[in-house]
Amino acid sequence: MTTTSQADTAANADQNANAITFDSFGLDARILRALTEQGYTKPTPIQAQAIPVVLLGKDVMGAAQTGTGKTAGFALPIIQRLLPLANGSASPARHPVRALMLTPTRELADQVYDNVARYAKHTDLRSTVVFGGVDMNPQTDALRRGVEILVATPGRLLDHVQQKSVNLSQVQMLVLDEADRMLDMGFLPDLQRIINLLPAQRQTLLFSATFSPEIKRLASSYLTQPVTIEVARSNSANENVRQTVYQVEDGQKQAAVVHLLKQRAAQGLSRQCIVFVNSKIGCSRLARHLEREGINAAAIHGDKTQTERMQTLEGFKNGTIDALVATDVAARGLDIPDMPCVINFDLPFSAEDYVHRIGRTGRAGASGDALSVFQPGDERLLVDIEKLIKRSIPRATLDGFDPTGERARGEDAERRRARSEVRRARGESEERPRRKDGNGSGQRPVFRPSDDPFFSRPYEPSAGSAAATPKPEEAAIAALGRGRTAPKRPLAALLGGVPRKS
DNA sequence: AAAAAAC
Repeated sequence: MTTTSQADTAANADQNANAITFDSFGLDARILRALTEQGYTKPTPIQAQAIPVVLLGKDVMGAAQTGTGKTAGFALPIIQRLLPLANGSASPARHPVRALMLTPTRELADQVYDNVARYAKHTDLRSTVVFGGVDMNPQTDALRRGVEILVATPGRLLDHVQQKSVNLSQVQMLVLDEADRMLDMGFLPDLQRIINLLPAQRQTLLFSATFSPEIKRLASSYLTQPVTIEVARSNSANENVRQTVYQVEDGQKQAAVVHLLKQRAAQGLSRQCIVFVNSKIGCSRLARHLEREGINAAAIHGDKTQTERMQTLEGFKNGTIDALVATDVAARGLDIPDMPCVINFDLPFSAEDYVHRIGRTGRAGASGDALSVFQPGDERLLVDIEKLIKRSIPRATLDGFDPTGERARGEDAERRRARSEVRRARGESEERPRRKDGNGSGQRPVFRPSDDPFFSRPYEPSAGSAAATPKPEEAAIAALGRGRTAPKRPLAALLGGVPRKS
């Protein structure tokens, strides 16, 4: 295919954008070297649009879904613009921050920072990240030593501001990443407080999945003659994603998800999958169920400690975990490249969240599967989704799905749980020396029915992450008992399972 | 109806 087609369509513009390379932006050799090492040569459409504009110092209003390469789109030109500060002429530690990047979630902050650090690797620019849920002291130390680029979630940043461990009076560039999400989460007052600490003379980049009236109001308050950059049409699901819904009877969703996962494995498709669940409790429960079915699964949600959340993500990225069972903490922002498959165990309450969830797959031209299971009562949610994406999602049946055995067991969850405890104890005692705590080496046990050829890959926890995962009882307590709003429950209730609501 | 985020 050539790029000299006559039709001057948007798709064509994207193609032309893809035809150029990073060299053509005039980026510094140190940045290009880092990009080459990462294996990046061609900018994505949003990078091709954003980089020149940011380099010119203009404000940007960017509509970009996750997975479009948005982070590099702002990080690369920001690094380039800050380069004169590097090379020994770094700013004094008293008021060093020159670029501030704000994100709604801790994971996103960490990932943006990770990207920045990689792109700036061969420069003298210093960067760090601050977010809540972890010890403040190491963050304070890093801030005191001085950084040019700071990535942060709003709450913890204000904490540091209050403690006077950071001075924002020299910030020249501000990035509001996933701004719609930040507004959704009630960060507006925090954002206003932070922005009021910054010089009025600065460059501001705002990225958002949608341009809602609230976002437009935010932009008109804090941006100056912004250049609008839009890549994917907002509210429209990616064309490369094959969406399918499966209607199942009440109480069969768990079995259906197990079936889908095993079927994919049987077909030789990648096992890596994010499974979305609406509630934190349901999230932990489904992860436990998948593990009992021999699937390497782990839950990630807001009641997990920050350490657990990071370990889980790390395990997912290095392949120790196949199924990441997540609440909407993972719907936006989490930078997990090339997800082959997303499954909705619950249809999301809001149709917009559906778009964000399935936006985890089919990125940058790759294809992906977005599968959803739903029960008859969820029909209305599905209608809302189809209305938003302006498309009907094909219904399909689960090939060879026999829910009866699974459902029969489902009706006796207590007994099933007890049986799995016994199975676990036996499995552990055969393979690993048992300690007094009855949990072998302390590693998270994974059940792998030997008669199931699809799940016969050996379980190899990585030294630093999965091996440090707490035993399931502790995880269950952490999942249910932590957090400001989590109900306090007696230990027996936690270990025996939480009674289903309503 | 839920989740997320500062202590």
